[in-house]
Amino acid sequence: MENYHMLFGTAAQPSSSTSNSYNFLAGSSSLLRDHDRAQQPGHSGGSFLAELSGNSSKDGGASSPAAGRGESSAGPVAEADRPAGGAGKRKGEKKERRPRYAFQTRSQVDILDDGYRWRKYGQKAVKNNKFPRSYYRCTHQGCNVKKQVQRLSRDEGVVVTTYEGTHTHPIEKSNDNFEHILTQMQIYSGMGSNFSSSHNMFH
DNA sequence: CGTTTTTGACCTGCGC
DNA sequence: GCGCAGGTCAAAAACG
Repeated sequence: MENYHMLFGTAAQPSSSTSNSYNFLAGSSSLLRDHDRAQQPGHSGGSFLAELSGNSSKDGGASSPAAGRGESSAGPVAEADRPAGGAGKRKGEKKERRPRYAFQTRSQVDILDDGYRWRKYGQKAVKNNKFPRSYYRCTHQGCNVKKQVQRLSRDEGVVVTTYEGTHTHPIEKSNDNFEHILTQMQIYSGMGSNFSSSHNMFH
């Protein structure tokens, strides 16, 4: 990981502490998903943003219904809330709606410094993509914002970043540049069917 | 030394 | 009911 900054940042980010010079789209605003190809007739594609609704509730504090890991039972099973070993599930919780926003950017680096501190908590490969998807979480206490980064296999330069939730704390750094960045990016925000219904940004 | 990354295991939902 | 795909956690390693 120490390399990624260098391979690209040498010229673009001399010192990340203060300057935010990104080279995203840098000019090309249209395109992104047209040229190229498509394959896989029966791909299930749209799962990415398709199911925004439905999954929710969890986090928020101490209780995490969906978080049961079975193997932890080996040690002290502290919480009664933990469905150790089997089926345990909670329902009817507060339904926190967490908006999801997907940004499709064009950059060499997967992780763009948006001013927040992110901790990586997982990485998984998705079916139709060659590159794995990375899962990040905001390190701020109480801030349950999640973010996942996916880079398209066909276009190495295209990176899809999906934010989930809203930050409840101010940004650490001053990125007035960020607005400028957004302007340069193609922003897709929308719940679901927007994409899956037509076009395929993932092929 | 503290924090973050890495990686495998495990869980849940959906489809067949 | 089982299997696949996706998502998350947790322990250890790596890094500053």
